[in-house]
Amino acid sequence: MHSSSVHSLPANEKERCAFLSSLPLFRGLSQDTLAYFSEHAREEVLPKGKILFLQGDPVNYFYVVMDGWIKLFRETLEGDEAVIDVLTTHHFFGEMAVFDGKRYSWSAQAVDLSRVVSWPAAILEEQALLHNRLAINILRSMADYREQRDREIEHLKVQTAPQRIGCFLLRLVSEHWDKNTVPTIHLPYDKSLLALRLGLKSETFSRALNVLKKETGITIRGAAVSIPNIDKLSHYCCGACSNEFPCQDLKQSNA
Amino acid sequence: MHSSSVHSLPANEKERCAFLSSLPLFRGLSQDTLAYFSEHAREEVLPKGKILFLQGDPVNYFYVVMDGWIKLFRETLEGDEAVIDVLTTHHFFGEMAVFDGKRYSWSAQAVDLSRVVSWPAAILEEQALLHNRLAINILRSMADYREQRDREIEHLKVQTAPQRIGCFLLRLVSEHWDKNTVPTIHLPYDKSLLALRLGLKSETFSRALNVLKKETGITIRGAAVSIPNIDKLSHYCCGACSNEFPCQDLKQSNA
DNA sequence: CGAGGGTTTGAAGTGCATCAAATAGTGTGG
DNA sequence: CCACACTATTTGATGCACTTCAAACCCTCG
Repeated sequence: MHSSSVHSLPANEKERCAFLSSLPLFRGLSQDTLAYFSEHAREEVLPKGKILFLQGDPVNYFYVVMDGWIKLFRETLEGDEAVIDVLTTHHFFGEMAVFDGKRYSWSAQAVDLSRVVSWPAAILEEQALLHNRLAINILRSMADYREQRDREIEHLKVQTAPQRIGCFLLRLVSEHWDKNTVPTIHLPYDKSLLALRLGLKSETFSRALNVLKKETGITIRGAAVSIPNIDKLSHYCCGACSNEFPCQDLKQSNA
Repeated sequence: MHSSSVHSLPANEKERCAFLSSLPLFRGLSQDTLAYFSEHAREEVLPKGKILFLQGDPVNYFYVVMDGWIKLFRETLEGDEAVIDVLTTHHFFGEMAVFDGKRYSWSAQAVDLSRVVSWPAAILEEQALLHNRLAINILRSMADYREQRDREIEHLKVQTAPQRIGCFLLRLVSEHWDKNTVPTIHLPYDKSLLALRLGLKSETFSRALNVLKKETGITIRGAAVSIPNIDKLSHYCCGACSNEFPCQDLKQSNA
């Protein structure tokens, strides 16, 4: 797996402050408020596999991912694991900390060497009550995230396995897109995790990927995927999806 | 279908104000603010099947359901319909109105004779900026809702059709539970819609219900479902779900 | 080189969808 | 209150998608 740019040492105050101010979450806040958050931040470097908390634990902290990948998942009594999402830089979780006494509804684990910042739930709540702008920022981010989740639910309901994979690839493309280069992307984490993320078994994932290759002409070498014909891929995947052609995410990144 | 208590005429100012103040969304707001919302509210009675807006329309209004059932759904190019959720009294939608210029990511339709209140997006945004308490309330409701959605995603990934149905029934039970009576509930809307809501075809739904009868001893007459043995039902459904036994929703209602 | 995890492949099974048709249920006008 | 029309629901037969279990392959890293 390609390494992300995780420093093994926590950032210093200035670095952290710069990172925080780059987040939509903290946009428009006063320097004082930012400094306050930075002071009270707990920064952690997480080794691969590190569990942050388990489903059912009381919500004590609110987290923002700085680097790496954090997996949110639920485990059933029968031992199946449902991966709810896999988050990376700039994503946050635990925002239900604005309730008191609630519990995490999933477990969180570092997929790879990762880095997160966190704050005690009380601080987030206190500051959100104090600074309307912060509350609004959280709200916007959550509304944004909700759209993604709704899309995800649609995908689970109406797309086939190969289509879900293709749709995921298209979303990756849209993030890094440079129109002048051949669209080539790297799968951000293990195929087996990706499979779970998409609600599939890894065997099914593997087979579905083969189907996708045949149908859309993409090629795969390890984690590297190249997409010679984006339109073909979009057409194959998005017909079973309500997003107009090409994909909504793609459109956003073009705008 | 059993009729909900929809009045055919809009409520008067006082009624509406009482309804609004009962919403968690408006909890703790000043009388003035409530009155302001009430004044600017547009109340609509929606005939069965009425489309409120279509996916892709610009977000002009923020809605709260007063009575009835509102279906949020997406349609694929191939004509499949994915029902994202079916909302009822006290639920709200269109809260992405706090962004400007965004578009609805699904369509909304009245399933039955329903009644909704709505406000121009600008009013919601303006008031959320003005009254921190409102922003916090929206935020809390959204965090709450997110938990439901995450659960839903898990269900789609790991539960079988009969288990999903059983889980849905358990949630209904928990809403109306009176420990002293035999747990009997009414399906809130058409079985065919319920099927879509759970990501199934109606034929599959019907068959899955038969399986559930055999496995858990429930009986069904039309829309009436009685559950002689809740534990058996929970056990059958929740083994494939990460919520502890009995179901989290059930626990909440007991607390 | 060899151990161990991640990934792919094969054969067989299960669950859900599809298509087609029967049945139950609901609302209508007579 | 009944008969008809129409819709919702159920049932049957069959097919496809995804899973399961098992084994091979591959890749990395000590």
